[in-house]
Amino acid sequence: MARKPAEQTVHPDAIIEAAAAVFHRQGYHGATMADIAAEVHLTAGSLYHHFPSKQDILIAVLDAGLDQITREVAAIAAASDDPAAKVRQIVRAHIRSVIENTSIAAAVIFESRALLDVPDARDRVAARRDELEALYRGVIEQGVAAGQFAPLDVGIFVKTLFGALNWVSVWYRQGGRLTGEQIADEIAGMFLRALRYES
Amino acid sequence: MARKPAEQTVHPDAIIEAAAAVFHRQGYHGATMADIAAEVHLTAGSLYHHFPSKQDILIAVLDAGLDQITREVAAIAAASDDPAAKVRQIVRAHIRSVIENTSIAAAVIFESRALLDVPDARDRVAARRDELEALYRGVIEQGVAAGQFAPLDVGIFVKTLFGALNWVSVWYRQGGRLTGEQIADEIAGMFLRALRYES
DNA sequence: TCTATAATCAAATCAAGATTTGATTAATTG
DNA sequence: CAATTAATCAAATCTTGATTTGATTATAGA
Repeated sequence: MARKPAEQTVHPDAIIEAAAAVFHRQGYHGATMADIAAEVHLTAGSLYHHFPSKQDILIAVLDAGLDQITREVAAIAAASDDPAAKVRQIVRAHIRSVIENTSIAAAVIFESRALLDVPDARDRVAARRDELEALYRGVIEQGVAAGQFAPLDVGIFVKTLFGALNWVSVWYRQGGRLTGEQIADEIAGMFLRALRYES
Repeated sequence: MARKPAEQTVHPDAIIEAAAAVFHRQGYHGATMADIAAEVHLTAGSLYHHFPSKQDILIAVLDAGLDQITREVAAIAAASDDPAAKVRQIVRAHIRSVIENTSIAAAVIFESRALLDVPDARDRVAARRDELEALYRGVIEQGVAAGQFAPLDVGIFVKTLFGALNWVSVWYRQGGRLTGEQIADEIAGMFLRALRYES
């Protein structure tokens, strides 16, 4: 049984990347199948051999983004380092993920709402986001319980951290004044100071 | 010369509010003129007596949002309080603005990109956002110069603060565990701790 | 009361864009 | 090499939705 003609095969991941880039530029609704197809040198119709619909492409993009970051953060959260070290590592990982993969990260932030009318997908993405948030929450709670962080409202802290980190995908520009590493350190420092006891 | 038949007049502000609400629910591209019109008991066509196009409605929404918050923040920034007090007030004002006017605030954050292909409007909105950011920057710089805040990267700090505050519009729910006031105080406290010198 | 005009509506226009359809091409495997 | 099927394309469908058009209604002022 014959299969993939090697020359003309486009890997699904390439389509996901391409779609994320177009979504980033034009938003989900503003992106046409033709735009996405052009990015990988296909025509609109050809995309339907790879994904059943535009919506499914979006879902794949969001899953890719959530996969990537959740994997990294979970590893850090599960380690045995002390909470402050974990916070620093998590912030680094999150920012690295956001700037190495800006389009996909931005999609998770900005385009999830396009699934509002697809209950299954909407709920699944929301659940995955909550999971991720729970990982962060766990680390902070651990530090507070150990008396290493000041007692504070962990829920608010985590949302605030999340907002700040996600926002990086909005303003970060390749080749700007600071490297991703420097940005991550600066932000990690800020949040760690916020976690200290008042002197 | 005859004018407005009182009974059937819809104030432009009502349309702006309505549009913001629909944008919040469905996104700019996902919102139809009929959706917006229904919100104020009109038909799609009637909206064109109030605004020349859907795009102009979005622009009006964004301007309304920026007007509101800029006015408040500018007043605080210009006052003679000490920088720490100003930061607290600004955070309070920003969050109040975001939660009292969630839809319009969310539009500024999520829908500005829909103007990417309208250079004039795009640039004007971007400029207004930069202005707002500059107000924040000024206050932080003032505190750093006075030796009241630790020397830190003001640019990164402001972006981080912005991200955190704007994100509130994503997760805030009327009638949640905390009031807006409490949320604002918690977040202000976090950022003020981040501004202290390491002990 | 009469007239001009704002506000509105229902229905028509018109274009864009997601998806479908019916070939065509090319590589894999027997 | 022959058969099968993945991958592709160009062109056709079909729907949705922004905008336009041509009445209609109601009120402010003369």
